[in-house]
Amino acid sequence: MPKAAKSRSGKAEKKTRQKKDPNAPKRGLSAYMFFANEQRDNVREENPGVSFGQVGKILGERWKALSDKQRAPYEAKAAADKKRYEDEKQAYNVSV
DNA sequence: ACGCTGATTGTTCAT
DNA sequence: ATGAACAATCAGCGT
Repeated sequence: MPKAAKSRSGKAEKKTRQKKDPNAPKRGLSAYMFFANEQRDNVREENPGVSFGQVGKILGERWKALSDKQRAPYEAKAAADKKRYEDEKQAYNVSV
């Protein structure tokens, strides 16, 4: 492990951040995004009727509930996605 | 050299 | 269309 920095570095509130770069090389998704993509239907299946208030939180709990290797596939996608972002970021630097 | 912050990503649900 | 919890991210920048 690199360094345990702080819980969640920055980010105080959250309101549709805006971009500041010219080509804004968005970034890659996050392991949670991939995990949610698969779990969303699964979790909602096991928790029918639960509103975002529950599903949303439950989803987060389950996410970490998975074994490190279980989230591995999601992390793998996150990493692969990051590469995708790497490409746009590259074009962004060349664009400038 | 070093650390930080900000921006972003996608889900669900409601309004 | 958007926001809000939920989590990860991680790249660029400044001092």
